[in-house]
Amino acid sequence: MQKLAFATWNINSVRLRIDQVVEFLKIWAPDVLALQETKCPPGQFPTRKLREVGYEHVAECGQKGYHGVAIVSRHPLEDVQSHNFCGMGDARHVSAVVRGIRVHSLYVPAGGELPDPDRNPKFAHKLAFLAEMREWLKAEAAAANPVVLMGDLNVAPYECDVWDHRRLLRVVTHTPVETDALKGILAESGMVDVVRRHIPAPRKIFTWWSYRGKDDWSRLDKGRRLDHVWTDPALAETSSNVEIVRTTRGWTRPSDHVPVMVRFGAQRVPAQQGGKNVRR
DNA sequence: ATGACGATTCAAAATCGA
Repeated sequence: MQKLAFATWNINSVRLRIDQVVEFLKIWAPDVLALQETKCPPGQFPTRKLREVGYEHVAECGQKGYHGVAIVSRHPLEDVQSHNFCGMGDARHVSAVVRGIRVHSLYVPAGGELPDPDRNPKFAHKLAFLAEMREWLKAEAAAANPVVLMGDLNVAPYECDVWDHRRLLRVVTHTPVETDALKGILAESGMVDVVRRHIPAPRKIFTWWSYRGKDDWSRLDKGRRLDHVWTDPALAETSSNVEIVRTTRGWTRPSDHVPVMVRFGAQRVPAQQGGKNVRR
């Protein structure tokens, strides 16, 4: 099993924060970085600064102003695809094959303020997106193996994915209709929530802290886990560790999300997959 | 209940984020 490290980060404008992306790549050195909210029209991606630090390959799906996703890689990217969820053409997905692994970068709609699909079209869109994602990912997981899905899924599925479960039950990202949908998508796909494989419940994990809390985000720690890494079960077995890179939230003019990183190619290989030295 | 902050956009106030 080859050693590989994958990371995902909602960067909230890749052009504004390209120096932070470069700093992250230099220090943490993942093989592949999935980005969301690039807010970058096609052709304006800051590829030069990425190339200078060894990341020569970029698959992007962007538009002006909003959303936008990308995959940045040290290794060649093959068979780039983009699924047009809900037929909206709003640049929320890109995927490519890296070293034989199908890698997805996905940005699920935020869903607006009011968790009522009849009165809030944005929430209706989010639910429709999640419904489409269920069938789409089931097919993707069956068709491509190995496979990694990374991104800002804008849902904190478990109680330990938010700072206060009871207070957030009626807040978009943690309402039961959303958390049930995301758990259903994961189960139906047969994929594994790799971060929770290494940091099981009830340990709290957050990847996002609101901009509206001023300078006390770390002390108050009112966060949510919105950013996820899922893989097929066999690849998950080879994951050696995960890292929530909280450090970047303390940088000057940070994104409100932090990177989530997973390392594969482990020390721990299950005996039944161990090859010629395995006794049966 | 409200607003707190931050990025983007035919450039001032609106929209989006979550």
